[in-house]
Amino acid sequence: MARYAYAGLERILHEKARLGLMTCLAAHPQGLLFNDLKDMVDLTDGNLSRHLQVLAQHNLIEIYKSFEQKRPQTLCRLSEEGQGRFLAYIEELKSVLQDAERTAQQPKQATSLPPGWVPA
Amino acid sequence: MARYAYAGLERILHEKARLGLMTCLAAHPQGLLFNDLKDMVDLTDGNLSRHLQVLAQHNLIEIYKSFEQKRPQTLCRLSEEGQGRFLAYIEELKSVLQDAERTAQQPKQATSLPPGWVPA
DNA sequence: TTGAACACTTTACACCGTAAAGTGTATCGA
DNA sequence: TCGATACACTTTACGGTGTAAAGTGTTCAA
Repeated sequence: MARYAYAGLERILHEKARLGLMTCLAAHPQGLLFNDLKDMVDLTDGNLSRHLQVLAQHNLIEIYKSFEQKRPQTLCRLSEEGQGRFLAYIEELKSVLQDAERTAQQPKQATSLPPGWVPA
Repeated sequence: MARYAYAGLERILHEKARLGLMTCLAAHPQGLLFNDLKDMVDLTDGNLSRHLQVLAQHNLIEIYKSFEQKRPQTLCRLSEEGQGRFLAYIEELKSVLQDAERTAQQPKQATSLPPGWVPA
């Protein structure tokens, strides 16, 4: 029952932009600057800002500020909780992929339908 | 540049409920009935109905109707386009997973920050 | 001191996932 | 035969959210 419900794909992480952000941050444990992130995930400033806010509010990332050469700088990195939740998410993704792979082995479907069925 | 943008994760497919539906349908090429689908993806009636509508509008699935024992029945299955798009989506998912896996090899991050950085 | 560049934040809107209510037929009990 | 219940969905309404566009505040160059 509910074999394909994938409850582990939590909303906050299962979102193209944020999934990219988290993956990127996971690959850079030392943290990344706002602009580096922006380039790597290809988001607009506002977009990135909002998503970082959301991730931080949910304790998935930590945001730090400083001044380098008189300009504000923002550094982001995964929180410990973020690492854990991301890993759990990724595990669920794996099972989606496994379920999807199973398909390749299936025989090619017949194009005809049993009689009595009509297109909606 | 934009290494983590994952443009292949198209919105219509990258959605928990619909991802489940598509994976489920991909594993059952002969098609599935409304209620069977409902159980397998654990959606409410209305929810399932809307998502099927969306998928059908985008030519990802085909919907057929019939009467079995005087009751209406709905049969869904992947369209050929749906199979293709789903496969492409799955390929992109794979690269997300690969990028995410790379992380496990990273050394555990230091908990301390370079001086000058303060929590936002 | 005016204008452009930086480094973000805030706002506004349109879209969308979901719960709840609704539709239409069939069957059953009184 | 009349109402109630079950079935198989569909439609509606709303709250939440992703995104583009506009805004903020500082710094630097001319």
